[in-house]
Amino acid sequence: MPELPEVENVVRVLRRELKGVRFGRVRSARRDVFHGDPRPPQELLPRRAVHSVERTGKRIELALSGGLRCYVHLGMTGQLAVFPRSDPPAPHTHLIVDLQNTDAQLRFRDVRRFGGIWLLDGAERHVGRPLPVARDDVLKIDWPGFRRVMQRDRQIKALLMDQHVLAGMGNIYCDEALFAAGIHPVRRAAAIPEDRARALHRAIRRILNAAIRAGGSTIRDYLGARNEPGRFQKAHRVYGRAGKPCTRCRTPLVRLIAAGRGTTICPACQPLRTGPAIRRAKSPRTRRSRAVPRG
DNA sequence: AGTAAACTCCGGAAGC
DNA sequence: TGCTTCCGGAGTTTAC
Repeated sequence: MPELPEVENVVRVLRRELKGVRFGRVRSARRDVFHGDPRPPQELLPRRAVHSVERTGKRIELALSGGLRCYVHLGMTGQLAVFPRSDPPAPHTHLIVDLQNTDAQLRFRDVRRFGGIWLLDGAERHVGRPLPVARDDVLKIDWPGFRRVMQRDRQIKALLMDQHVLAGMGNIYCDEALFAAGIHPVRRAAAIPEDRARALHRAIRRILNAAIRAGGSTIRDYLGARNEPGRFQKAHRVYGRAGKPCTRCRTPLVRLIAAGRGTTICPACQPLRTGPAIRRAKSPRTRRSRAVPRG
């Protein structure tokens, strides 16, 4: 599923393929994918040039000529990519935009339709769903900013995943970062010692940047803007590995629900109670501690 | 007021 | 083969 690294890869490809390009004919089958301006995309998009392609959190932001802004959220199964016109559109393709002076098309496809497209040109009446918030991008926030976020009396996982607080953290990279920093997902953020919060801030940036370089993670659906899967799923240490041994201490990983989401942790490396500092096991065969799923 | 949990959307996958 | 259940990003609603 597309999270920040996957969206960043899509944006990098689209930036090169779309910048300066002008939209031609537009086709869209269903209206409920479009929000914001009540006018249909067939009316709003043709003849617009793409000025820029940016990202905030998991949100793609296209600035178009004439002051129209186009935001795309991929939700869980969304894909935004350029295809040759000769490629038959895959099922659940909701928008096809011809690119002028090329044989290519920009297409938006979204099987489950948790994603959407927002067309906004300022003062128009807003229809459909509200634009998903995207405040401070988690990859761009500095330590003082992150430290302020951590003052809240909330479960750390719920806090990190709250797009009103930090934009860009999703389930996969949240679990990976919490594991890397040795923090249990339901610990209260404000109670986490400062050195560990700092380790978390570093882990988040390190993991997200590594995932971007690896082209993101493909679990089931995600394909990049060149229609290729990511490779970072091979580097996952907890996500999707419940029951398998921890890569650090060999304790079986445990699945639980945190922040309403399926969550995988190492119960030994991510203790709920404040304990002695976690030290990295030198040999991958330390004693196994309890692997009791907590209730 | 701030937090948390349940519910909504949807369709594919997995399980019975 | 054909049900039912589960899952989740993010908004909304409801309840502490």
